[in-house]
Amino acid sequence: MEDRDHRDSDVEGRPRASDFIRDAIREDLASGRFDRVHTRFPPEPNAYLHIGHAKAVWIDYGIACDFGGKFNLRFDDTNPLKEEQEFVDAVIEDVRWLGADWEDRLFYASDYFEQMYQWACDLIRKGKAYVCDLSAEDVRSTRGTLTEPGRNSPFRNRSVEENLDLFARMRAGEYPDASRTLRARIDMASPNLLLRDPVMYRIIHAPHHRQGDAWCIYPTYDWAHGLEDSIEGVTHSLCSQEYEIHRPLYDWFLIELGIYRPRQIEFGRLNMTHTVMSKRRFIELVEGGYVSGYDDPRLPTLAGLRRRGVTPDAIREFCGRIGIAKGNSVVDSAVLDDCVRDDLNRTSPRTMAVLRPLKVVLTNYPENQTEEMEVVINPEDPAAGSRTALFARELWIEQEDFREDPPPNYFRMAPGREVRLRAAYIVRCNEVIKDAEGNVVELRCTYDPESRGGTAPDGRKVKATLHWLAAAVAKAATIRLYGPLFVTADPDDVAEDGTFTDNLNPDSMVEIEGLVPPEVAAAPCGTRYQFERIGYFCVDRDSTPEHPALNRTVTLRDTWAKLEKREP
RNA sequence: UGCCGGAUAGCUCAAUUGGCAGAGCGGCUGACUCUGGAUCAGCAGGUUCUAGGUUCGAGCCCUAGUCCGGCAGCCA
Repeated sequence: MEDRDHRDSDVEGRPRASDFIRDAIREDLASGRFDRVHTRFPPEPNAYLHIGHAKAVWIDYGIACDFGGKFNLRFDDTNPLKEEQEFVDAVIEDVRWLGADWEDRLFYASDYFEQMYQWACDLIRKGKAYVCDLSAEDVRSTRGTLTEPGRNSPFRNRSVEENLDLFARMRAGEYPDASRTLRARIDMASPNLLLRDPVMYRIIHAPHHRQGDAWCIYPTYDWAHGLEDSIEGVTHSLCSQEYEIHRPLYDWFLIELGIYRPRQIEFGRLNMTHTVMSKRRFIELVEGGYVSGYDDPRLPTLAGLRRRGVTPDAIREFCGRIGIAKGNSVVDSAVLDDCVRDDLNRTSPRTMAVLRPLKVVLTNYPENQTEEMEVVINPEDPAAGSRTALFARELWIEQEDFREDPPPNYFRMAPGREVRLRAAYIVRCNEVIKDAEGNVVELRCTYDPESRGGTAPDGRKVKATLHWLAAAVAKAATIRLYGPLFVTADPDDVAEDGTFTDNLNPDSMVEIEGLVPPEVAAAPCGTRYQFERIGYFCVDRDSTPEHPALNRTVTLRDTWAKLEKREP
């Protein structure tokens, strides 16, 4: 392995700052503590993954790739009360979608239960674990507090034989739920509360999604996790910062057992502005009806981001940009938007759709004539080639692209003014037609037949270029415009007795009926487009050929909107 | 309150053995143009949490303090 190859640049040769985890791994390699790198992503199958998990995946998988090592996907399925196959399937889909490759190493902690049981017996034989009859409440009350030591359990000094017998009976199902536990015999006075004789096994008579009724005792996280890493030969067990205090326990079990010991390293969790990032908050939002489900495009779940149209590449780029630190961080959601634009700009075919239509009639264009105009599919990607768009006498343009009384620096259409219709002709607005209420309902324009393709032979400059759609082919479509879920950067920034839902953005989704060209109407779910001058959109799963539905992934950067906001 | 961790530009992160504090995002200017997008160029922005100390020299090492986060599930 040649880690130097990976030190200063990524796959595309861009410079990459090293981070403290990579530094630590290099030290381990140099010192000989490890001679290879093997990481794992260990989700519990009890919830949907979010972008914070994506960060963890990219740390784990990215590091394995950088050091020519291996990466496992392992379900930490040690609690039958919370876990379901449904989540296993969803997590697999999400991690695969992200692009992390675990090859043939998909593992389940529950497959190690027998080995864990044997090791627990070893610890009992060493006098390092005992069966405790205390209730959960008694365990709590004897644990002590942050400032006072705990008291030893009255069962702490049982004989090895008795412990072995009792533990076997726990496994055999002789005792009811929660009546006994197996505890590690460490130190009830430790300043680290986790070391005060932590529970290793609890009795739960519940079927496990993979093990069925094979077990009625289940290992706790602290006991199980290091064993799982050890069994799989993981070298670096990377986890989020709240596990830091668990590390002494992770090490203690492995050292007492005398088995292979990986190194746990913790990194800070990801938070983002204008959103929430916890399972509990997602549940509140879904159950409160504030969002439509766990795949609502406003949620930072991977399912939601995917439905919104965000690409795995954009997420990977994001994870690279935010870096890795020891402390928790709050990343500006604009950084994600930027990554999304960056990727979609390179890869999305362009098309013209009209969100809020205004009719244009070209009075000098022959009644029955139509033309196929050639349009570049993606100026950033010449290989994408071109397509044609139907041009005709009656067209739709965007309402915003016309002002009867244009402010200074407004270059788009206005009475008497010329603009270019993209890839078509230069047109001039001659007449404004209004309804009874005075709303502009139609523009009468003339086109310059000499300007086919968009340039005039006399070389005159036209400042604005508008997108358009021929009325004859435009299809009505539901278009959902998504914005930030919360108005405030920090959703928890609330009044005294307020709650985070007070900060929900009432306009986080605006659903409108717009018009799209035929190829968009026919596109399958998941197809992404750039609607020129508007933003990036993705065909939603509710889309039908009869009535298409698209979600706005992110807007284009809009300098005009910024300008207008500044000088009202 | 005990233990652990963190604090560097508005935000997120860098800064080899102690050696001129940098980048990305955001903000602002400008150039360009058949997307007012993209792209490109430039500018502003810092008492490196505070107070001491060691040192020729401290973001980095030492001492004391401040603030923030994590931990008292038979969750992970």
